[in-house]
Amino acid sequence: MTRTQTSGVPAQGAPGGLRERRKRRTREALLHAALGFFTTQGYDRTTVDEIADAVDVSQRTFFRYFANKEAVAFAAQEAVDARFLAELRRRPAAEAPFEAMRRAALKAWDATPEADGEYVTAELRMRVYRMIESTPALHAAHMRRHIGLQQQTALLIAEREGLDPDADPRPRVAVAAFSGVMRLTGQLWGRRSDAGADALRELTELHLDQLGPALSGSWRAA
Amino acid sequence: MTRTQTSGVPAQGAPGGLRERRKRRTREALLHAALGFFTTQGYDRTTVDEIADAVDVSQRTFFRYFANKEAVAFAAQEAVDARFLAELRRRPAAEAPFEAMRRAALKAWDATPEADGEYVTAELRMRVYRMIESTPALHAAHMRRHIGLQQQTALLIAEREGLDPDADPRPRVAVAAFSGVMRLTGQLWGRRSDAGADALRELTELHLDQLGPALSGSWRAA
DNA sequence: CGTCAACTGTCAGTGACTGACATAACGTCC
DNA sequence: GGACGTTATGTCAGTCACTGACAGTTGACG
Repeated sequence: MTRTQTSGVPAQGAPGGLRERRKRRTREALLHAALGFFTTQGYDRTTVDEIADAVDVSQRTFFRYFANKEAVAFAAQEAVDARFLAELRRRPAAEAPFEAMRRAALKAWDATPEADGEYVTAELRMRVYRMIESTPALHAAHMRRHIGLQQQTALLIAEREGLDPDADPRPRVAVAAFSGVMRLTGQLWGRRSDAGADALRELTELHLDQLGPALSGSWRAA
Repeated sequence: MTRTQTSGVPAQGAPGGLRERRKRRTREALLHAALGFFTTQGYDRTTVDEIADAVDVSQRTFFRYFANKEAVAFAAQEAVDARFLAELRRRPAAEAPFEAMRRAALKAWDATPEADGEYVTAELRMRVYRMIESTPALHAAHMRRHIGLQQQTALLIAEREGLDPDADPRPRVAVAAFSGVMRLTGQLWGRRSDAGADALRELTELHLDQLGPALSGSWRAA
């Protein structure tokens, strides 16, 4: 909260005129009000009217900024996904697909500074994620996002390996398995009492390390 | 619609008195009306009132039989899940975990005769499944079911292998990867034009066969 | 300064659901 | 076979998410 300049043009981020700045402010206000309510009272016990009232706009206006109530909850999460894809694109071509996804995933939750929009602290983002995992009403959007991200990831992997994703099933299959494990990771992490960034990284590595052994024939050996 | 007997007691399935039989009939009527509407007009374009009217009961009564609109769509699907778990339990202990899940999955969609309730033909069940896959509004329930099934499967696998699922991550990880691939399979199958039982089995085997290779280091070799 | 386009509020309406209450129809016990 | 308690059902009213239509304001810009 150190950026308190009133109206200066901070090199970037406020490109347009008064109108655009105001829109941005309204959106941020709605976002923060919503996340505040969600993480304190819970998603279900927060009404859209409540959020709109807190920001002094009409309910109708809320829906002009966010397609639906779910959308607010995931607004901050989008940055994480974007970061994952960006990191994945940046991985050296020599790296094996699975390894590339693993590295990208580990970096995705890092900082994600105020890069492209939502000013949400890492800590709040994590609290929101835990809420998402524990709120059935948000599962639909969660799943839709997962599917979308999987799709994009599969295409990226196929491109990396120079394969046609419709002919060779490996890109999609690898991504599906990977995503399944990542979802599990997020879920278990959300339930832990020590749900910090370190714990998340730790769990991610633990699970991905176990994937190979888990698929191998017998578990009793070794 | 060939079963037109008025009140006979068909050997089994009608244990209670008139009251219970009537309830059963109402439930089945609602289920079939709903699935009929869903698969012809689509889920979103079908209102609960419409379903209730078709069966000549009040909307309130519909909600006494099904917790919500989604529940009807998944009523038939529950038999498939149950079958999967049952088959998995039946797998020989010597079989590797992954192989056991694979075999169980391949049997899950078979027949599932009118065993324990919902009289839905295999064909209708598949049409419903395709609808589920292509209807975002149903993704929430879809996901909740997936999570639940994963949980149960992981416990079963852990028990099979004599492991503590909270100490050894392998059961959950294996199930997560497996489930991820199965979800992908269902999704791709739902998009195909030849979406029959054979195609589903085929896709399942293809994808599961590719899981090992997909996880291996380099895809270019071989 | 005036005009156009964009932002917003208000209002009415739909559809999924829920609680409360009244009614009618079993089930059953004498 | 009739009285009585349980239970399925209908009706009604109300909440909440969401949407379309219309009207009023207010920046943007020539």
